[in-house]
Amino acid sequence: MDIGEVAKLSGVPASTLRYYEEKCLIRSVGRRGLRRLFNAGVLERLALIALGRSAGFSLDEIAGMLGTQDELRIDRHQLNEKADELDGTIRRLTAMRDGLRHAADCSAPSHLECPRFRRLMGLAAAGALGDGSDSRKARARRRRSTPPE
Amino acid sequence: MDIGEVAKLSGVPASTLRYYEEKCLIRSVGRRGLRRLFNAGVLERLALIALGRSAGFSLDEIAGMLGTQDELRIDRHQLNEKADELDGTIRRLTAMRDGLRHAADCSAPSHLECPRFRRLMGLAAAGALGDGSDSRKARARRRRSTPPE
DNA sequence: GTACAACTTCAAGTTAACTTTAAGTCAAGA
DNA sequence: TCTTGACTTAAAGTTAACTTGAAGTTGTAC
Repeated sequence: MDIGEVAKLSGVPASTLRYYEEKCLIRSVGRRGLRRLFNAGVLERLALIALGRSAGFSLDEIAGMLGTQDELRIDRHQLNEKADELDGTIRRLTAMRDGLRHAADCSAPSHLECPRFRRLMGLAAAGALGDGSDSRKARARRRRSTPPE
Repeated sequence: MDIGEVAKLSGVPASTLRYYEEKCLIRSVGRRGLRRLFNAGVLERLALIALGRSAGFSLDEIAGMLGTQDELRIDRHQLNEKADELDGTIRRLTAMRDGLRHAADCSAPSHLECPRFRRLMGLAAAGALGDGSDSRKARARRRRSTPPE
C-alpha cells in the first residue's frame, strides 16, 4: 500500500503518517522509487496510536509502549496511573459542570452575589480546578478540521 | 498596589498580569513613573478569569463576558452550552478510564487478543473518543511550574 | 511521449497562553 | 551618590502535534 491508501483507510492524513514515521511510531516497509510502501499491519498500529492518544498518552509515551518491532509492551501500572489521572480530571470536570448548571439558573441578581458562584471562584483562583485546557483544545481541533473555506 | 503585590496576592505571575492587561482582561488604574498601579478590584477579576479558564473558556471568550467595565454579563445560555460540552467530555473520559482499568487486569495473553481492548481500539481509530488532549496539557503545565532547577 | 496526480523533502508556519530575554528606567535605602 | 531590586518594553522563544508551502520527482493513463 502506498501512503495515500493508508491515509484513506485509516483516516489519518498523509502528512501525519510521514510525521509519525519520522517519530518512529510507524514504519514503512520499503520504497517504490521515492514512494513509501506500507503493509497492512500499519493500520492496527495506527489504531493503537489513536487509542493511546484518546487515553491521554503523548506520542512519546506511545512510542515507548509500541516497541520498534510489532510487539506491544504495555505496562499495567502505567495504565492504572493514567486511569487515576482520568479519575481526577473527571472529578474536576464534574464539579465544574455542576457549578455551571447552577450558575445558569441561579436566581441571585448578579452571579457575584451567589455564594455558590463565589465559592467556585475561590476554588478556581486557588488552582483547585485546573485550567480547563481540555475543551479549549478540543475546540481548536474542531476548528482545524472545518477550515473557513 | 503595584504589580508585584498583585502577583503575590493572586498567585498570578507579573508577566501574566501584563499579558492579561494587553489582552484587556484586566486594567491598571494608572502609573507611578513607569510602574502600573492596580486597585483591589483586580483580584476579584482575576478570580473570575481563573474560574472561566477552569470551566474551559478561552481568554477571548472570557474577555467577552467581562466587559471593559467592572460589570459582568454572563450569558446563561453560554453557561449551559459549556456544561453540555463538559458532559460529553466526562462521558468520553469515563469510557476511557473504564477501558484502561479493564486492560490493566485483563487476563488475555496480549492486549491485542482482548475483545474489549480491540473494541476500544476501533472506537479510538474512528475518532469517537477524542484525542485526550486534556491530560497532556495538564502535564505540560505541571512541568512548567516545576522547572528542572 | 507527455501530462498530471500523487508522491517526495525540508523548512517554516500554526495554535493558545504564556515565559523569557535583553536592554533600559527608576525609587528608595545606605 | 551609589547601588540594588523591582519594575518597564518589545520581541522572540516555548510546547505538542501537526499542517502548509515550495520546489522537485515519478508512476501511469492517455
